[in-house]
Amino acid sequence: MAEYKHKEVERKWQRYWADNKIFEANVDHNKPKFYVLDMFPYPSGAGLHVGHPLGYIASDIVSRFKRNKGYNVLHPMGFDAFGLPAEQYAIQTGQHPALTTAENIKRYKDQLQGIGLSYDWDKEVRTCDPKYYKWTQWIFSQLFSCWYNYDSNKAESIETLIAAFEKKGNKKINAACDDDTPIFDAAYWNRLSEAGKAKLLLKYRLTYPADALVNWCPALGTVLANDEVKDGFSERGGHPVERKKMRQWMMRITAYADRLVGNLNKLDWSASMKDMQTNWIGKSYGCELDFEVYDKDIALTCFTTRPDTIFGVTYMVLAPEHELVRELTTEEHREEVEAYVQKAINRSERERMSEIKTVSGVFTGSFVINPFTNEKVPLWIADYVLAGYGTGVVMAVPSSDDRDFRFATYYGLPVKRVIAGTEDLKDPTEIKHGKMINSGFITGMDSSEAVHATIDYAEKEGFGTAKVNYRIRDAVFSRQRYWGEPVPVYFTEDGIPRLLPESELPLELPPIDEYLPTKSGEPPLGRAKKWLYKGKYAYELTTMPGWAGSSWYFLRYMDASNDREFVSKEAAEYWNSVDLYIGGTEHATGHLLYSRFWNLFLYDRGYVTHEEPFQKLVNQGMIQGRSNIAYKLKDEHKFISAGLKKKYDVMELHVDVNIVHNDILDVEAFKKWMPDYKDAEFELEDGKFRCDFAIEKMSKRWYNVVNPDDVIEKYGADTLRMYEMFLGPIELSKPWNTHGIDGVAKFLRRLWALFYDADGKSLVNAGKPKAEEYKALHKTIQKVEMDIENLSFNTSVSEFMICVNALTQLNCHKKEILEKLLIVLSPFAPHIAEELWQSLGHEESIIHAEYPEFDESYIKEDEYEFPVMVNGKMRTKIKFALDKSPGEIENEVLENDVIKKWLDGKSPKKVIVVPKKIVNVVV
RNA sequence: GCCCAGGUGGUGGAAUUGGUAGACACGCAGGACUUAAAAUCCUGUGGCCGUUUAGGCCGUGCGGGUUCAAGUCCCGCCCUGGGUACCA
Repeated sequence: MAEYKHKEVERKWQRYWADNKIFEANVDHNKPKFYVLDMFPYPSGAGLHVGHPLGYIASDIVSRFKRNKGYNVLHPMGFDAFGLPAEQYAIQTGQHPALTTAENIKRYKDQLQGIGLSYDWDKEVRTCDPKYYKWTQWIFSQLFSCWYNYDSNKAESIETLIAAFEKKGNKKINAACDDDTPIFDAAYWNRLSEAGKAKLLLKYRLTYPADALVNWCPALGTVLANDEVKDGFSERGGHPVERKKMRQWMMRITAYADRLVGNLNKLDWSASMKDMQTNWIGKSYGCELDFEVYDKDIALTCFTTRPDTIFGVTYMVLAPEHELVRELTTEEHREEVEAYVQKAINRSERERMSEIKTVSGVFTGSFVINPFTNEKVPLWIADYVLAGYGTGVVMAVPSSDDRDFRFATYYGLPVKRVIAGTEDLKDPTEIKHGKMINSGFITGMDSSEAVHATIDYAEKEGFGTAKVNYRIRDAVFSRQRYWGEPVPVYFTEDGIPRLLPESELPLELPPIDEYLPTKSGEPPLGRAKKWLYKGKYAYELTTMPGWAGSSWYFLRYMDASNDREFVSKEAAEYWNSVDLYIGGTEHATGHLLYSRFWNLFLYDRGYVTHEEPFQKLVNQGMIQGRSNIAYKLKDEHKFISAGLKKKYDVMELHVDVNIVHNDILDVEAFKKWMPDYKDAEFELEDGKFRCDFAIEKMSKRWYNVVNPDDVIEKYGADTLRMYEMFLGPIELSKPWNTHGIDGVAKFLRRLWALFYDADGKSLVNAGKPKAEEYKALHKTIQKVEMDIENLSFNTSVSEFMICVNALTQLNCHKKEILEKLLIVLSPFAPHIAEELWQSLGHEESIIHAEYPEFDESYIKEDEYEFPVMVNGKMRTKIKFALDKSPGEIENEVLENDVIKKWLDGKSPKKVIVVPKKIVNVVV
């Protein structure tokens, strides 16, 4: 081939890889395994843009590198195919979401293959495929059939719980269960009807139905999980979200809260990712304290992390939703309290957001007694106390809590200072820890010491216990939508949910006529005709949320076509956990938490061999759009080049970035793109029309979407791959711009030119390489290998450029050098590497080539040029043989003319010689 | 408010973790080839002073500090991005 034709080369090798199943990976005990995973995409109608492949290319480089290193690499791809957009489209057009989804997947696959990603497509999964969701339903069934035992600290079969109830009741059972679970003995249990037992067991199951306060999104007609709501609006579509109580399936993730936090330190994840999960789970240590209500036979239990400030309590607060509000309100305050509670409950999430920091509350008329002081303090109701956290009751210490302080100041409640140093402060909450004052028996202690002392005291006296609290709530698992996995549950006459037997799985989605809720407000599945279990029992009508299918797909890849198990024991054992997982940070508190939860559960049940699914996690940054802006005179069809805009009164106009190159507008293309302006005038500078730019989200609206297909068409997939890596560190968010892409394209042409001259004649010869040639090669081998281990691909691309430039300068066309260089380069630019590899006479794919070993002896220097400094300022450079001793170097430096001049006759105080680094002479 | 991450030329970004700041690339300027353009190749390119040369001074958000030596470590600020928010 005379010149490098990327289209031909790339098409040829992509076909070769697919036809020969080059990337197929199956259990092979003779080879070490390596599992590289990408977060699988939701196939949207818009197709991939140039930002998506960033992570895919990085993981592909690692996969290909590891293959050359002799690993058996599992590198799969699939599609998170259930979801809202396809359903919304179905509502508008009537087209079944399965069709839309299949079309979108086809497009995605074509695009992914065009980038030359080395996936084993035989392992592809689609979450909407019944063969796949059969096992999603199966995992749901397993969760339904288990409870969480805090004593053994793992999930156990519900049978063990039933056996325990039959013998001893639930008193001694330390289980994760609903807060309102009654305490009973064996006799009570054994007397219960079958339905009564079933009902009670629901309080223990790891997935269970409950009336939960949920995020209801009227526009989408469904509930959303906490992580799907951003600032009171739905993450998808940006519709307002309100709080509503509804019957929902829940997942008892709180049972795993402690292990989900604890295991984080075993993982190789970024600190910020771990922080996000830690904060989301929100583990806090403290205690529960009982406060007797004055004149009533009721005690209120509050949770606090600061029992040391107990002597500073001046009032107590109840959440408006608290169940005892009515009972604890005195007659004279009833009207006021009820009005306040009504208002607080009806307020939407968004109103609460906007009113944050405004103080509001109301006095109940009741008093409680501080168990430490026997003091009588007033009981208030205020919406700054959340019903869902702790016990919904707070002991208020205005002197050390900002909110309590604001509230007390506003309502004229007393402030009692209990920490030394706060006495003279206007705002005592500025100091939160220190020596205790005015605090009975803990006076003089340090606050951390006092925490323990008060808890000990409360436990001894029987009005308190140490307690760990979590911010995380059980996850809502129901969606009032059609396009999701049906929940494998039916209801018997008594209204109790029963599990569908495993032999009935998958429970497939029934066809429906319209993808909307029924007239009576039931989810779309309510429209399915004759959709009943055994012809009479109603199925659950909600479907599973998007995260159901994505919480275990990484396990399915290991054994994707197994129809007897979700993954075989052998495959699960062999592939173990994911060695490298690449994806965006947006999944920190959703997907990555739920997956860890399900994986832990499956581990407890013995189905997988590892506690944590993702050993190493890397978050690729987002690629933002780089919009181009042209300036136009306000009332004329005249455009002004950016440099001249100051002279005129101009308006901004977004122009399609695909007709702008390096900020220079292609005027002819513009006229075609915007026919309205085909006769417009253009005022140029230096014969060019320059645009300004702005960094914005990549979106059709700003005409800044760059499609990888277009880049591949123009430059080729290898250039796209290398350029995306060259753009900067993988974790960094950066705007897409093509400013430097010519540099990468040029590099590939130079590489080609090492193999072929302009007429297509091979230049490669079998000569013995010179020392410098070896040096250039081995420096690259070393650097690139280190870079891939650290995932800093941008510097590798630079290194390749340096190497090829050096070989060009040396006029080196030696087979021995070029061959090895190709292997090192092949993960980055696989198509051209394969082509040139073949041109050297190899018949097997470069995938099977052995990665060249780095040999230090080639890059060893026998002398080193020391920068020599005087008082820390660089003055000259002197070369020394490496075996020179520091003493000899020092003597020679002091003899050097330049240094002598700087010493100016004075003798140095000391001379610092750092081998292979620097010499510093201190005067 | 709290918790992270970051701030280096005209631009994207390097810097072996305390040791020659600005690798590599883009852009720009000049040159070669060409009737011309494209492509390709060569040279220069942080700022200031110095006519040139030699050279010098200043420079990694700002202000201090530690050190023979600081982009890197410590203290105090300022800005940008991400997460989270009445979580007791």
